[in-house]
Amino acid sequence: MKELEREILLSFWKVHILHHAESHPVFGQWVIRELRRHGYEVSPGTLYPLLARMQERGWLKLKVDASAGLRARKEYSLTKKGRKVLEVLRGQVEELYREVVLGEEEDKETQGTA
Amino acid sequence: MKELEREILLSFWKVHILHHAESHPVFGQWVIRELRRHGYEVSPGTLYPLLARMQERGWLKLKVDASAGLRARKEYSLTKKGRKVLEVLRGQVEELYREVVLGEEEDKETQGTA
DNA sequence: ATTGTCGACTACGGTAACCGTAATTGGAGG
DNA sequence: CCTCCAATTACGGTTACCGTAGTCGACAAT
Repeated sequence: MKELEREILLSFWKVHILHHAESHPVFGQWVIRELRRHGYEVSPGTLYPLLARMQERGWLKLKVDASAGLRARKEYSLTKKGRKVLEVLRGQVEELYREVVLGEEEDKETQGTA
Repeated sequence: MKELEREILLSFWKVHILHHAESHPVFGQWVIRELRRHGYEVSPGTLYPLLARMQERGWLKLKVDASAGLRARKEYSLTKKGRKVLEVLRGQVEELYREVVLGEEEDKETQGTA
């Protein structure tokens, strides 16, 4: 199911990351361990750029434990902007859950193929 | 919120697509209209390769309305393999919903930074 | 002081996905 | 014919993803 992870599940994990970053700082190795604990492998080459990107976008803010060297742990926590993003995501997750898992229909207008 | 759509929401739509393809065939323009109806724009350059990819992976099967030309509508419906993928996704969506929206904690072991 | 190991991040080169815009095709109306 | 409309295709540029190998500092053992 490697394709599935890349195509879709990785995005789910991104939501998890933001969610966790809301309550406590997260860092690369922690995420990697966390996912492994759930049976998934994500490589550094995927994860670190991902965290950096979220920081660039202003969703996460970085705090390096100063007094440690160049390879020191980088801790990311949610910014105000990140919180807004997370709000939107929560709404979307709920919508997805209702429709795809519970099977609730939305309004339905343009329904069907014909 | 363009970044958010590309980074995360597109994957949610992929799940929607599989879900819909379970109950009736879907095709490119329909998906585009459906998403627009919900306030999102996805361009052909993104969507068509995406559907083709899902077909290559065996999640969707294609049926073109024969007797129509080269640009005829391409209808995709869920395969058996696609149904399995969708099952996995439903589980993951539920998990995501429980944790991120409802705030339920999983086991928690490796919790925290310290 | 030297060596070893471990926890973390960095570098990097190749592949795949995403994006918008423009082009193409066939059918239906006028 | 000519035009318009519904659909898909083509394509070139940008961004994301991947695995593997490299680097650096701290700490322990000898």
